[in-house]
Amino acid sequence: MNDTASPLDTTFDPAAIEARWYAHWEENGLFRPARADAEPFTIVNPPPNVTGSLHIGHALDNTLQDIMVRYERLRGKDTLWVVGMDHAGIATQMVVERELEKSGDKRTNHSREEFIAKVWDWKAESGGTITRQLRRLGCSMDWSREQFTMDPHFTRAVVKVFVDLHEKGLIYRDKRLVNWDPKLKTAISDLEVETRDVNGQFWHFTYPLADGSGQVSVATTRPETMLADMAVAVHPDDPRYAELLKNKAKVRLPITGREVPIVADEHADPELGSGAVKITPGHDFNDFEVGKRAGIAAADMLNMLDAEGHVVQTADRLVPDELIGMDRFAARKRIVEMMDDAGLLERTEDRVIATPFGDRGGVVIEPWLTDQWYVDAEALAEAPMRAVRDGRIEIIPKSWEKTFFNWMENIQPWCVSRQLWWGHQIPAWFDENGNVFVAESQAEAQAQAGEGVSLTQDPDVLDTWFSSALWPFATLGWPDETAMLAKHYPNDLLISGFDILFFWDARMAMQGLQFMDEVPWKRLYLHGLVRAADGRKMSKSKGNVVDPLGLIDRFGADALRFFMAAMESQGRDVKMDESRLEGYRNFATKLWNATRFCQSHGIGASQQIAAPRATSAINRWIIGEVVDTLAALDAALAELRFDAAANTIYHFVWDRFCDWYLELIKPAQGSTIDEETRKVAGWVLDQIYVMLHPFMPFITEELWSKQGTRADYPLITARWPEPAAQVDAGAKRQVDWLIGLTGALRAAKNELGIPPGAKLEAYVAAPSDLARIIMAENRAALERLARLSEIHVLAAPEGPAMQVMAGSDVFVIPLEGVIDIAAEKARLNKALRNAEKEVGNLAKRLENPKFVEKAKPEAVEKAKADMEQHVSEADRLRSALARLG
RNA sequence: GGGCGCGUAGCUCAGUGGUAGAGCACACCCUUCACACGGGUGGGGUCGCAAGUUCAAUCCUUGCCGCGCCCA
Repeated sequence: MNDTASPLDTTFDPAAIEARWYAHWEENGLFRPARADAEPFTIVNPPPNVTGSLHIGHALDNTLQDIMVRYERLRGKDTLWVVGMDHAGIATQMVVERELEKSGDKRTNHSREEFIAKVWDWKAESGGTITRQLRRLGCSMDWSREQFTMDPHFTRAVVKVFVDLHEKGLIYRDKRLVNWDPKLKTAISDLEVETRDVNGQFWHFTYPLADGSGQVSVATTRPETMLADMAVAVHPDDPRYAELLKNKAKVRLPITGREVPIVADEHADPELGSGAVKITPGHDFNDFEVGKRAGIAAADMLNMLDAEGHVVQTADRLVPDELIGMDRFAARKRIVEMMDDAGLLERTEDRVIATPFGDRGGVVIEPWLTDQWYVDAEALAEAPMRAVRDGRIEIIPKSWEKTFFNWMENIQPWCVSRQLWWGHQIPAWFDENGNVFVAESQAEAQAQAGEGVSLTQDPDVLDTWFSSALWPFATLGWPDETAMLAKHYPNDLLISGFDILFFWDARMAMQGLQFMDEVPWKRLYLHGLVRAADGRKMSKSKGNVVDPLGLIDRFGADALRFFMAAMESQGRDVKMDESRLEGYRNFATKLWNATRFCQSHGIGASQQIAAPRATSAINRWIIGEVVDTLAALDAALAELRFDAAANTIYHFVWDRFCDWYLELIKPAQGSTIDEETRKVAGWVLDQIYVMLHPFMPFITEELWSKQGTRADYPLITARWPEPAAQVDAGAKRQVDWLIGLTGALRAAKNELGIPPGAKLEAYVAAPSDLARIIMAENRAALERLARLSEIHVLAAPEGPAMQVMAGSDVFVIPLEGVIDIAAEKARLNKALRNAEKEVGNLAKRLENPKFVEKAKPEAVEKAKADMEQHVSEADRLRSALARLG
């Protein structure tokens, strides 16, 4: 063991290591080392919900971010990973209201101030579970500046944005239909509505004409809305209704007796049912437009529901008393009965109806006519679209660009007011006449309104996404012009699930460009969902949710992280697969044991960044392998190919370093490893720890520290490899030959039933130069790995023998009495058939004049070289067979 | 209806215009002093189907089939 190294436990116990190292990093400020002069690298974390806890999707998202942050930190950048939570207006208010319900209390028993105080109490006590859980995953965020969207500085930013947008006319108040959640009693944005197919009915009703001269048929899936019908629409070209249109016929609505016009509108589809549709402008998005075209002002549209979806009297007071106060679904049933009783129900069809549900409250959404604040999203969308088009924002994978543009080009006004108490109260004040004054403070609003005018602040709050859209700059101090902001905006990268592309990513792009005049981030990486093992979406109701913390307990955080990285290929969902997770835990254990082996042979911490000078082929070879691995790893991470990056380091560690290098340097019993090799091996191990650290931070930091001191130099802030060495082609040829020979011998023994451990004597009549060098310089390796006790440079004696090939060399191994000649012949024949098949394929290709003429010269050259190789291989096999008689 | 994606070994997934790989699983061998969460050696694929482009297609194009997601 090296002087400063400390011995490792024989077993690898992730839990103990994880807790210890995370605390060490955080307490010592290592997530954000002081690097004032270094190039910045900035990521903002999608702020999880303050009510949330870590689910498997967070594990994926944050692992990918941590990989990039740790990578760039190791590369010496001034990395900043902004972390925090959003206040989750609806979710949080629901949680606290549910708490109150437990003691028979409710929100409205309290003043707004009291309730909000209770929310803050709740946050202090139970909020932010997720921040502790992110630590278990190993995420190296800057906790010292943890953010919250309701922090005073953040609130200031939100208010300023609202006021500025209002001044520019990009926020306005409008009366129109909103998606109303009757359970939560608030407006929600169209993105928060989930359309689901449900089984329902299509009712066909008779509407009599007002003059008694006839009737029209209308069909509806929502009969109750007839209480607020204001017209019947038909297609202008529908011949069935030309006469009625010409006569300006009216319909007398059943139940209310309201007289409403028949209007011509393209919205009415002649192919559908009777071709006539009832129009309820106050309760249906399409009908709203029809109503407006028919000259009905929004303010005059009839409303028949209250905030909870109960029937209320319409402005014309025509709704029968018996229906007032009824729930909307009860009213539906009752109205169908009433129509049936009146003989006006023609028929009922079963039908699948696309029905809107609130994604939070889970109840059917009601289009409802209200006054709300809207953001002119169309205007704000222009700059982001330009930024993506000209490459200032790169969306990865690129396939998402189309989706992004499609949404941006068809964007609707964004309803940002919410009828809640928890959130940023809208900075707008009304006087007694309903005039509105928007200002950053009540005093300024008062100044606008004039002395003595009595003002009341709008009770509504802003959509949570309105504030989280400011995350890339408000977390850095905006609206103040801070040094942080100057250095870290634009951010370098945003990593998010594609599911919040519209909710959050697009809105950040809008606000970032609007207020900072620069893109919020240069690259936007979108990953997929983590799905259950059966490929279905994880959901609480299906009961197939996998808890990432449970996976960390069972396999270790490093294994979970590595799994996430290895499975993250751009554009595909990650399917949960515990056997892979187990495999990556095994990988961690493998590295642990490899380090134990090294320690037991005096291999410890390296003190140099550049590769040690090496003379032996094996050492020169492994240094070259590090160089190759590093290049592949850098290339993969540059393109955010997390899977390729993870596989690169995995295969280097296991297949190259453990399986071959360590085996090649194993000393004979009783002897020791030479100094050059110890130095090289220690250096390679260090490079492994560094390269693997972004993926598996805990075990690598532990091993790094146990390997010895490097002048108080923790791995998390170590330096990314700079081997300052090159691949040594000669050394590579030698080791590849050795590996080839060893493999060939093992395979032959296995097939012939010779014990793998058997030491054999070989004859090689005319060794190649390569073989001569290796026989001279790597005798020990030949003996240990190839298990050749003696190699005679002589023609083999007559008699039964096994024959193996390595490169162009043929080793003849006499096995008098041991070998089954028939089996050996079969083995050689099989190899010969393979070689001949290759020769045949290549010959066919090379004989085709079109191939030689048109194919790329490299392809032809390669075919010729392959041909030559397979021909000589076949020759050797034929002579080997001949030797056996 | 529009858009996007997927279909490669038993399973989970990479991949490339020059005849296909990994992990797990499977079979056989190895209780070798880092590791059985290990070592070694194997078996296993008409790359969803069909047509086209090409000297050459698993890869590019089109159509079809199946699955999933988003939007209307």
